Amino acid sequence: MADVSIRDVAAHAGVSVSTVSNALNRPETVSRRAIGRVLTAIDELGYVPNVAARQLRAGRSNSFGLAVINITNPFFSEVTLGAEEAAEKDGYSILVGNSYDSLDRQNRHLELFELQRVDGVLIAPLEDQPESIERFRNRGVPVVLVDRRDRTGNFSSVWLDDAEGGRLAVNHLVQGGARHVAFMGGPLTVRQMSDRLDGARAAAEAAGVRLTEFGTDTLNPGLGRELGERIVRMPESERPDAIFAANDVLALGVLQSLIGGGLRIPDDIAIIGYDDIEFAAAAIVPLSSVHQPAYDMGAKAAELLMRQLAEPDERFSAQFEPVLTIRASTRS
Amino acid sequence: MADVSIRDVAAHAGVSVSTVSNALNRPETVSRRAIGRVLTAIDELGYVPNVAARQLRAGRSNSFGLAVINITNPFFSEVTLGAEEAAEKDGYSILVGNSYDSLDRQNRHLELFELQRVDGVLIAPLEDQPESIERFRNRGVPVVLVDRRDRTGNFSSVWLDDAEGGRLAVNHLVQGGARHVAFMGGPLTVRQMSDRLDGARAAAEAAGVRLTEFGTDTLNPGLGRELGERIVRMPESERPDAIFAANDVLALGVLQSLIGGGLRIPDDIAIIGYDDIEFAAAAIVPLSSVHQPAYDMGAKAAELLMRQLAEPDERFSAQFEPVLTIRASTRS
DNA sequence: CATAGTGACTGAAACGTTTTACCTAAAACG
DNA sequence: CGTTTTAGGTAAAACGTTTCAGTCACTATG
Repeated sequence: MADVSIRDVAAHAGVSVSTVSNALNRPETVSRRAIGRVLTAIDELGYVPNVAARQLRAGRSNSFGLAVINITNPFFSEVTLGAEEAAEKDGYSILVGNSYDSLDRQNRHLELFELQRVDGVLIAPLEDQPESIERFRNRGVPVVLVDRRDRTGNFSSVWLDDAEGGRLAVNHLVQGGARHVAFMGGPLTVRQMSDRLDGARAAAEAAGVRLTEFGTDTLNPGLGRELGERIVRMPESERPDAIFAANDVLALGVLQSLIGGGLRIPDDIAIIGYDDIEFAAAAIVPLSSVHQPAYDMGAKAAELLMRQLAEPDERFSAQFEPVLTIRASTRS
Repeated sequence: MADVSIRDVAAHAGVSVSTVSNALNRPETVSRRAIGRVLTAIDELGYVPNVAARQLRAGRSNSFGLAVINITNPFFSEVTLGAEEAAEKDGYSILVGNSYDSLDRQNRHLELFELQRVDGVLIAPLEDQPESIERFRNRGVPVVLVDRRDRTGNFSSVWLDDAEGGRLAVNHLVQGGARHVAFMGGPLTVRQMSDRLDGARAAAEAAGVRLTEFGTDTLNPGLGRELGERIVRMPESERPDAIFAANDVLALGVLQSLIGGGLRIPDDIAIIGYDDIEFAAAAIVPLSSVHQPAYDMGAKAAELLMRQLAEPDERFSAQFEPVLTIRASTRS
C-alpha cells in the first residue's frame, strides 16, 4: 500500500507516463480508448497525484493563503467560507491561518505561506502596514487586503467604508434621541477600529452630541461584559444613553451586563454593534448592527486575487456598503 | 525578484549546493566559516527554501491535516490552537479544514489532505465511521480521532467520556431539585451528541426523573433561541424545570429566550451547557457547564499523532475527564 | 504517387531539494 | 616517515510530475 506513482499507473495501463499525464490534464489530446485504460488503472491502483511534484514542476502551488484576525468571530468565518468557495471554483485551495488576535501568530502564518509558495495571499491584517506583506510584493506574489482599504496603490483590496459605518451607527443612535454616546472598541492600531471611531466622532460632533471613548485591546464577550459593568456602575448623570460597540461579539457581552444590571434596552440605554453576525439577531434583546456582507467580501477577495493573477500589473478594489440593520436594541 | 534557489545561494557563497543544504540541515558537519558564508548569502538573496522540492525528495510533508466540525465554536478553535502549538514544537505545521457542519465539506478537506500528502490526520469526525478515513489508514497515514473514542482499535484517539459528562450534568440538575429535564442537541449521528444523551438518559432513569428530548440538526445560537421560545410557550405544567443543552453555543441561545420570556434562572428553570467556552462564564446569567479541556485535547491529539509516527504499529489513546463547572444558571 | 498534414503517442529534460558515496588535505598515530 | 583517521567538502542521483520536441502511422491533397 505504499505510494503509487504515475509510473505505476502508466505501466498498469500499458501506456507511457506522458500519456497518463495528458489523459489527466489535456484529455483532448488523447484517444478515448487510452483515457479509458488510464482511468481504470488509476481506479484499480488508487492513484492520487503528488501535488509536491506537480507544484515543483509547475512552479505554482494552486493554493492561496488566507490570514484572518480571529476565526472565532463569525464575521471572519463567513469571510473564510466565501473565499474558500470562490477559490475552489477555479481549482485553488486555501490555507487558513488564524491569528487569534496575535501579530506574532499572523507573522508565523505568513512565513508558512511563503514556504508553501502560495500563489497569492489574502490578508485581514492586524496592523496597518506589516512589513511581512512587503515580502510577498517583492516576490511578485499578489496580495489582497481583506476588510481593509489599500492606500498605497500596491495592493488589491476588498473593503467597506468603516468611517461611514461608524457615522451610520451614531446617526441612528442620535435620531433615536441619544445625547451621550459611548464608543467601545479597539485596538486602534487595527484600521477598522480607528475608522469606525473616526466616523462616530464625526457624526457625534455634527450632531452636537457627547462621545465618550472606551478603548480596548481586543474584542471578546468577556471584555464586553466588563465594560458593561462599568457602565452599570456609573452614576446616572454620567452614564451614556447609547453605546456603539465596534463589533457584535463585544456588543453581546456589553448587552448582557447591561441587562444583568437592570437597565432597560433601549429605554435606559440603546446599543448598536457592528458586523451583524447571526448571533446578533438571536440575542436576548435582538441587537441592532451595521451589516457587512462577510461571505461576499470573502468571495470577492478571492476573485480579485485571481484577477490580479491574470493581470499582474493591475490592482483591483471592491467597495462594499455598510447597511444599518435596526432591531430592538435601539429606538428607531 | 524571481525565485532564488539553493543553487543561487551556493554560487553566491562560493560553496557547493550540498554544502548549503548541509549547513541548513546538519550544521555539525560543516565548518563554522562555511556556515557563516551560507547564512549571509541566504540573507542577501532572501532565499526561502521550496517546500515542494523538499517534500518531494523527502517523501514527507511535515504537515498534518486537522478536520474540525465547526471552528466558529470556541471549543474547536481552542482545540485547533492546542494542536497547532504542539505540532509546531516538533516542526510540523497544520492544515486546518473547517467542515462548517457539512459532511461534504469534511470529505473535500480530507481529499485535499490526501493530495497534499499530509503526514498525519487529526479529525473530529462528523459521522461515525467515515469511509474517507479508511483511505488514510490504507495508505499507512496515521489518523487520530479528536474528541471521539476509537472503538475499532484502528486509530489513536483523544476523547472524553461524554456519557459520563451527560450523567454529571443531569445528576447535578437533579440534585438541584429538577424533576423534569429537557435534553437539547444533535444530530445524534455525531457520537458526542448521542453519548451525552445516553448519559443523560441513564442519570434521569436512575433518579426517576422525566427526560424530554429535543433533537436538533445542528447547534447554533439561533436554533437555541427557537428551542427556548418553545419552552417559554409551553404550559407551566408541561414545562421542564431544567435543561441540559448538548453544547454551550446552543445553551446560550436557549438561555436568552428563557430570560426574554420572563422565566427566572435557575428558579423557574435551570440550565446547564457543555464545553465551558469562555462565553459561558460571561453570559447574562453565567452558565453552568461541563468543562472540556479543549486546548489540552488538541495538544494531546497532535502529540499522539507524532508518537504514532514514531511507532507506526502502536495506537495510543488519551482520556480526559469532564468536569462540572457550576455557575449561576443552576442550583447547587 | 509523392508530399504535407494530422492524430496519437512517447522519451527525456527539468523543477529544487536531500542524501549517498566519494574525494582530498590535514591531523594523528606508531 | 608512512599509514590511518578525520573533518570538510562535493558531484550526481533521486523524488513524481509536466511539457517540449520528436516519432510514427495514417489520411488528405494535388
